[in-house]
Amino acid sequence: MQQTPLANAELAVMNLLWQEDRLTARQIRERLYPDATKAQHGTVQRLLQRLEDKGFVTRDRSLPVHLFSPLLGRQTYACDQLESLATKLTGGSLAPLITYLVEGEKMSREELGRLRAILDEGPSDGEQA
Amino acid sequence: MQQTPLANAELAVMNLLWQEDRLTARQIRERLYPDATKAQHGTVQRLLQRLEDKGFVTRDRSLPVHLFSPLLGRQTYACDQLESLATKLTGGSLAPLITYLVEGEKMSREELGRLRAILDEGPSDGEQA
DNA sequence: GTATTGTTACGACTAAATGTCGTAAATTGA
DNA sequence: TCAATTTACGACATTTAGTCGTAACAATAC
Repeated sequence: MQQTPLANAELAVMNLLWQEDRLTARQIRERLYPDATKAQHGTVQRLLQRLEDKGFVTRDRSLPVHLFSPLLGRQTYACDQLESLATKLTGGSLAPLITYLVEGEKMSREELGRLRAILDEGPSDGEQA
Repeated sequence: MQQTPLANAELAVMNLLWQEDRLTARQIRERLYPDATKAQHGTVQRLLQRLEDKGFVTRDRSLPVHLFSPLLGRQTYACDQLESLATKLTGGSLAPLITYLVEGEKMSREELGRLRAILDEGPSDGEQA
């Protein structure tokens, strides 16, 4: 349970890794700083290293040019963040958060429908009300 | 849309205000630093002022001893945070976040039930599938 | 073997945010 | 006028994020 929220630049890196999985630092730099011909290598390396320190990313060191991949899936991160939010705002329960969203009419009817579908085919572990 | 996440001490103040509404700085200090007889007055005042600057709190200045109350409800804040999370992680859609939770079996059956109930009596604005 | 190129590792700096304290100014009541 | 309380705010330490620069370290070209 590492609910450290990722900052912008870090999240940008993670979003890339979640998309592609296994990228070199150079590939990440090219996508993050497309125009930059200068030396943002260092910046990206720093970001990657700090993400590694925090346990969000691992690197394959077997090759001279390391391959980076996410240690923590987007889903896991999302859940962690949601739980963290629930802990801080509603004593750990998630239902009130969703209630807020529905009552605040923050969700489109389409999303509501999707949500219902998700709930209906959720993890059916035996008991069926 | 001020999706500035509140920090720990700030959230502690807000949680008090969300609970009681209308508190004096002294009351807040007593709850936040029960043992402290020293001068954490300043700390609390600072927190309150910064929360005011950020638009989370307003104060009634008509009396010499100000009364503080939340400008932003817990619900609103929760929704903002959820939306911010969705924006950062799932292109703004909330359904995937809930999907993660359900698939990850992060919600108790009880919560799932509550959620379903919430959805069923949600804002029915005419159309009925 | 040496030079060149590209990568890694990491120190260092800036800027912002947070939590903390101290204190001056203002207000109240005795 | 004096003491007590509160407000207002400057200041500081700490942390974190983002950035850059550079030394050390491969690998390949010559």
